[in-house]
Amino acid sequence: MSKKSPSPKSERILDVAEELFALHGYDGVTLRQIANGAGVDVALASYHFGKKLDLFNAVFQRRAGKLNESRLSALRACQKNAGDQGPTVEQIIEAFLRPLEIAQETGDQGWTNYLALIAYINNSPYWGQKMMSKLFDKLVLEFIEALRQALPGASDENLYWCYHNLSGALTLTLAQTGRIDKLSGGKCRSSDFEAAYNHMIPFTAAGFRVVCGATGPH
Amino acid sequence: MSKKSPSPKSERILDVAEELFALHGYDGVTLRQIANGAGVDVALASYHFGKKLDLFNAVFQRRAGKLNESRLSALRACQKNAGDQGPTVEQIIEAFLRPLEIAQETGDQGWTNYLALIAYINNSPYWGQKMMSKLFDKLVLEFIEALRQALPGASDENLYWCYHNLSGALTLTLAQTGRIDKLSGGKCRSSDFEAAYNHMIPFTAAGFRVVCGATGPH
DNA sequence: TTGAAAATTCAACGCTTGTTGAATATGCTG
DNA sequence: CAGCATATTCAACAAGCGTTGAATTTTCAA
Repeated sequence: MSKKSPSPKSERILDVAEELFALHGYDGVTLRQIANGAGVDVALASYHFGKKLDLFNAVFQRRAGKLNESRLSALRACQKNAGDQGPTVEQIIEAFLRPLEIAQETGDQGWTNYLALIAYINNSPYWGQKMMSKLFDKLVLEFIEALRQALPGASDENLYWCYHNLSGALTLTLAQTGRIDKLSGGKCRSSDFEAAYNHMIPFTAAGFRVVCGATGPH
Repeated sequence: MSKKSPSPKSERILDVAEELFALHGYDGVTLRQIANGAGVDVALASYHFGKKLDLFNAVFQRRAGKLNESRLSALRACQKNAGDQGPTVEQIIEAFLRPLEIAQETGDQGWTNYLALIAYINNSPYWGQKMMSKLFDKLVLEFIEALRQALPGASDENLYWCYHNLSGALTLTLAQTGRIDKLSGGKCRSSDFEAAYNHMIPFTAAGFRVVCGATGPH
C-alpha cells in the first residue's frame, strides 16, 4: 500500500484530506469526514494509505516535489538573468514567493489548500520541525546562500533571523485566516496572494538590507 | 459555573490545558489528558468551566487582559517620552513586542505556553479570525494608528499589509517550533525571544518605512 | 469470456471521547 | 459541633473513533 495510487478515488481522498487537514489540523479531522467528503467508504483510505498518519504524510508529500522544482527553477532563472554580481535581494525573495502565487492562480483550489496545510504544519510546535525540515530545508538553505551572496558580510545569525521573519510573514499569508480582512475593514483580503507578495517583497527585502548591513548600493 | 474560579485545582487545570492546547491544538487534546496532567478527575474540568470549548475560551481569555494592559502602557510610555512629533516606528514596534519578552522572562512557563497558544489560534483558518478579533483588535488598531502618525501619507492598504507581515513574523516566533534551531545548526534558538525581537524590530521597521514610503528623515 | 488482480464496500471490533447525575469529601459559618 | 455550600470524585452513558478481515464489485489482460 501507499506506493503510488493513481486511482481516481484515491486522488479524491487526498484532495478532501488536504482541504480538511488544512482547515482543522491533524486531530480535528476524522477518517469518516474525509471518506464522506470523498464519497467513499471509510475503509478505502486505510486500504490506499495505511494508518491515518500515513495519509497525513501522503497529503503533505504529494505536491512538495512540484513546489520545490518550481521554486528552484525560479531561483536559477533569476541567477542566470542577473549580471556577474548576482541577483538582488528583491529578485531572490521574488523567486521564493512568486511560484506560490502561480500555484494559486491555476485555479486549482487544491494548491491553495496545500499551502494552507504547509502553514499549519510550519507553525505547529509539534509537527513543525520534523516535517518541514525533511522536505524543504535543502531548498531553503539554497535560497539563504543566494541571499548571503547578495548581502556580503552578513553574519549567519542575522541571515537566519531575517529568514525567520520572512518565513513567518509568508506562513501567516498561506494560512488565510481572514484576519486582515476584518482588521482592515475589507481593504485587504487574505485571498489576494498577489497583493500580499507585492507588499511582502519590498518589506522583507528592506529588512534583510538593514539587519544584514548593506553598506553600499547594489 | 465559570464565573470566577480561584480554587487551586481549577487554576492547575487551566495551566495544563494551556500547555497542551498550545502544543497540540484544540482537537489534539482530551479532557482526560488535561485532568491527568492536573492530577484531578476528568469531571472537574466540566464542573468549573462547562464544555470543552468553554475551557478553551477560558484559557485564551485568562491572560489577555494583563497582556493588553502591559502593551498599551508600553505604547503610552513611548508616546510620552517622544517629542511633539511622536515616537519613531522602531519605538512603536518595540512597545508592541517587548512586553511579550518580559512576560517570558518572569520565569513563568505559563506565559510562554500562553503565547504559543496565541500563535496557534492566530494562524488557524478556523479559529483565527473570530477569536483573535474579539480580544486583540482594539489594541492592534491603536498601534496601527500610532504607526500611521509615524509614517505620514501612508495608505491604509500599505499600513495593514505591513502589520500583517509583522504579525506573521511575531506569530512564528511565539509558536516556538524549533525550526530555526535546526535550520541554523544551533546558531539561532527559538526560545531566545530577546534575540528574536532584537532582529525583528529593525527588520520590520525598515519594511514599514520602505513600503509606507518614508520620504524625509524623521 | 474467463479469471485473476485491484479497488471498493460491508460489518464489526475494542477503545476513547465528552458529558452528566449521583455520591462523597472538604471548607467555612454560625 | 452542626449544617450548608462548594469542591471533588465515582461510575456510567451513548456516540464516535481508527482499524481490520471478509465479502463484493470493478478492471483488464489472456
